[in-house]
Amino acid sequence: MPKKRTNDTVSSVDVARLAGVSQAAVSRTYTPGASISEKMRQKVLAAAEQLGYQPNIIARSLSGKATRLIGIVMVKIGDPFYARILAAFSRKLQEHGYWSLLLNVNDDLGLEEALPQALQYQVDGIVLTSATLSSPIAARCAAMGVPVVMFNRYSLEVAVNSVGCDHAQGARDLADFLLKGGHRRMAYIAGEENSSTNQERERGFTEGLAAAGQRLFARESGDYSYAAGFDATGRLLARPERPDAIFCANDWMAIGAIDQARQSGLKVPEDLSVVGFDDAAMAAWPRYSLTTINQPIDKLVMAAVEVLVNAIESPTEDRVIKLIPGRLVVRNSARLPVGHKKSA
Amino acid sequence: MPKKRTNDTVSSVDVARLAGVSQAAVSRTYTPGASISEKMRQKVLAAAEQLGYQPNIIARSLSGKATRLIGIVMVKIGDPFYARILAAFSRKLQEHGYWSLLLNVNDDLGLEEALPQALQYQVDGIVLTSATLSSPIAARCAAMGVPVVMFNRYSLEVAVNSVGCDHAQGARDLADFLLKGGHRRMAYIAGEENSSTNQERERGFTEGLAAAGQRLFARESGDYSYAAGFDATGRLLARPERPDAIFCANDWMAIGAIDQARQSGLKVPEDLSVVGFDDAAMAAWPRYSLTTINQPIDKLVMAAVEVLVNAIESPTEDRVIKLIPGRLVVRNSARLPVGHKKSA
DNA sequence: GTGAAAGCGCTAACAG
DNA sequence: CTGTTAGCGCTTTCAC
Repeated sequence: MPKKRTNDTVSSVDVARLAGVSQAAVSRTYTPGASISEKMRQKVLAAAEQLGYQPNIIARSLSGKATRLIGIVMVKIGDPFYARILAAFSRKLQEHGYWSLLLNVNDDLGLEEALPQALQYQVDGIVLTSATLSSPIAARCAAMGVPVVMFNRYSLEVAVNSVGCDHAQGARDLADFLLKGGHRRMAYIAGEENSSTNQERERGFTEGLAAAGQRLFARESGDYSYAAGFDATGRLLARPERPDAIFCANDWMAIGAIDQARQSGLKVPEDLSVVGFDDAAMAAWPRYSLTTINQPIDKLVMAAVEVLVNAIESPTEDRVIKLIPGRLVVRNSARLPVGHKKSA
Repeated sequence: MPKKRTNDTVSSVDVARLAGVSQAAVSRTYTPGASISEKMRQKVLAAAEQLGYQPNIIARSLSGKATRLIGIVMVKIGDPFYARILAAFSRKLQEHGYWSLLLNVNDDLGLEEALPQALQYQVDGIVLTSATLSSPIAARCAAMGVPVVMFNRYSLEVAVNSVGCDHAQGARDLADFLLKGGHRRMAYIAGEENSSTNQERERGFTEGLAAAGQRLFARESGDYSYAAGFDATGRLLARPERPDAIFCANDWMAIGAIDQARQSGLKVPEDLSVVGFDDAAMAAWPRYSLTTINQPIDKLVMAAVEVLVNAIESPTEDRVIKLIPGRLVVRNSARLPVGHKKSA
């Protein structure tokens, strides 16, 4: 039986009594714009201090104010890359005076039940990471006037804000880079097939090849994990004719690919070029020195938070979709185009 | 000017009106133990469905009920290891019907201001990860009747629950293992010097050595990062006499140490044994195959959540401190004791 | 069982 | 400026 909180909670009434003023005065003391004399303010503050009073945000929000709570819906919080995103979000939101209500979701099914929960907490806004919103749910958010921003996901059908990296463009840049490097047999190792991120990256890559009259030489499927990259590369290398370059849907798989290649006696990039996507921390390690696309997490998150905060603080019907370019980071896991000068 | 939420929020009154019953009836419908006829229940549910009604938890909590919100205070959310901990906490808490309010803190200073914020949200409990609570703050929590559990931190002075891995014991096991392996010149690469985790691990290790009449051969300092492990090992290897085993305060540094050793032309473990702590994901990679202590994250988190939930739901003055043993995971980065049989 | 009514702690008109 | 007075949406006696 969840006992009631040890009731000695001190409320504004207690403070008012001690200070010998009205309860409203206490409220005004904690309301930025309110008109109250400095003298009274001090009296209240003194009493509050003495009692250890803290305004109750919950009660405040009940009377029509914002909760300053943002629901962050996320899958795979434990994944290092997602963790960086989450860290950036919570920090950035805190800077704007918002707090994060974390919803750890397993799959798109979990989402459908998590979101109503968040809504129950009267969140002022919702960040959706790596999950796609269904129309009916989006409609409910809209009905409650709760702005939503999707991160690294887009949906043309559902009217919802979104901010993300331009995966297709990044993949196209990678294709160009490999083409210029003289590669002719390009393979792609896919991430989870139905993730939009994977689809965008593959689309961009094949488009890039197509622009030069080329096609994918081979294709394998993985699940974004190191092991998947390792194994898929094993299959690729077992072919009668080997690819001369592999684009992995993310860095983890690319790192697995490099390890596999080396274990198979191949030199990277002399015998095989490998490129990834994300620019995870490990991509910069000397051992891998992975050529990849940097997803500017801070920039992405900042943009997403700005979109959301803006939607909260000055509501509008307009919907914004923001695509932010990634940056090609040239390291040593892929053969360089002749005459290529690496930037610092 | 934070506009008021588009007011069309549907409340229990609306539902009551539609259903033609009293507002109290709809409240009872959503109160598990309440006495209400099945017939009325259905009427209410139907009306609620039609209106898209969801009880407002905020309002409910105002009238003396729990918020079912747990404040999770964390530093370095972006660190892969902490990310796993956070993921485990949010999942486990959700299983118990609690939600996580994430407080991203920079240092112990940030803590002091973050906690009052959490308290404003009337959290039912607080999880403190990798941060130590000061007495005054702990007192405030206690005054508000908000239970706290510290994770992987202990403090004898401050009366607060805590759950964590038995770092000292783990380190002692490591020392024993290395001693049995015939090592005689043991070095320690410290993590952040003032982190209690680091202190415990060092203490355990030196105690383990002392029990066999040995002392630390060398000591370097790092900050838990790959680079720090790499560099510190460089310094260690530059000595006139090299250590024959290195215990790094965590796995990341151990991995850096291995890379450094190899780059210096040493074989691991033939020329140098390296052991770490945590059992991070990468420790299992064939390239490193790191002998380390597994921190049973799920078990630790489960225990912490249980302690907290218990403290919330059946308040007591008792304070519990739980130390959970880590498990020695023998891989190939350290020379084995003669006759040692590896378990699967 | 069910409804009426009194708060929970705070904000926001509204009069002085 | 300051105090008074309604609520915000919900739970909970208390009668019926």
